[in-house]
Amino acid sequence: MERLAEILKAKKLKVTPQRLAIYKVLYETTAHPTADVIYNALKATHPTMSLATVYKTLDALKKADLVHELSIGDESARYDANMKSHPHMVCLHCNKVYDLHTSTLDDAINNLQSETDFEILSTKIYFYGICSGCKTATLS
Amino acid sequence: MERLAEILKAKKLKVTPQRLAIYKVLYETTAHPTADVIYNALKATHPTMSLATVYKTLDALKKADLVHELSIGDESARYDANMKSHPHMVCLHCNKVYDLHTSTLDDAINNLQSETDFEILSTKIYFYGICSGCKTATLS
DNA sequence: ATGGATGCAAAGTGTTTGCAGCCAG
DNA sequence: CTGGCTGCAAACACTTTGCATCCAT
Repeated sequence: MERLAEILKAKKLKVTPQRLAIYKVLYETTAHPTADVIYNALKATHPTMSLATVYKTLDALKKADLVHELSIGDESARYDANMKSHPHMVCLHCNKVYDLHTSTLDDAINNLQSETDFEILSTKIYFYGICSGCKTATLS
Repeated sequence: MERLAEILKAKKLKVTPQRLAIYKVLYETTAHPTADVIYNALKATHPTMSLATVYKTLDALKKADLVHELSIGDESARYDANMKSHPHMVCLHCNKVYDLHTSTLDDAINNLQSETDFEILSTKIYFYGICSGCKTATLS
């Protein structure tokens, strides 16, 4: 977790045990947890942790460009420490959120930009459907 | 607005003045208003209209597949009566939301589907940036 | 006539804020 | 030492719900 502390420092964020813990949870998962999930995951090891601190920390990380916030449907916000901008696939059956690392869309988006004279600074792309795991499971 | 009443009837929704009014607002704009904006737009002509009714009606329309709900950033939900699935461009400067009617992305999304073995049922695609109007205005 | 819709107020949810005490730098 | 962080509780904004009344069918 040395590395994480370095990253925080580089962003001029004070390194506190809470911040390290929260960032670590996000850094080590691809499950895109909500603030509440993070809070509950840390309660055991950090009994004094408060939900407000989780929110404040996520906000700080967001502003420092260390995490992305995902807004998927009505649910509460989910967070992703993978900063490479990428589309997400939301399985409507198991509710998992998959990262999609592909360049399949890149060309099309570039074309769009010139077609529309709109300067695209960031994207939020969500695909909703059924993941391959659930498709197989549903057959039974 | 005969036509709108027909559409509601076809969806087995009772046709009330409130529903017609709310649907009409959405049907005749591309501004993607929030529930609150719709409510305020109708207060003058429908003094007894309540915000709860707007929400309930939007919910009914959503369930009847007559409107889409957009979740853009932190703001409250915005609504779109244009049911043809399409990406949205959000101008970070003037905060307007533009509909994007193009097939530029279609092929790429189809490819994605086969690449990933994920069955895509719907998409939510938002581009954030600066619209051409604001780009020009910013030059001055 | 009757089941669903309205509209008020109250409750709910996720998130944010105020502030006193605390700790990293 | 000092400004920023924590953590509690209270406040907040948006949305939903309960319920008595009303109205479209």
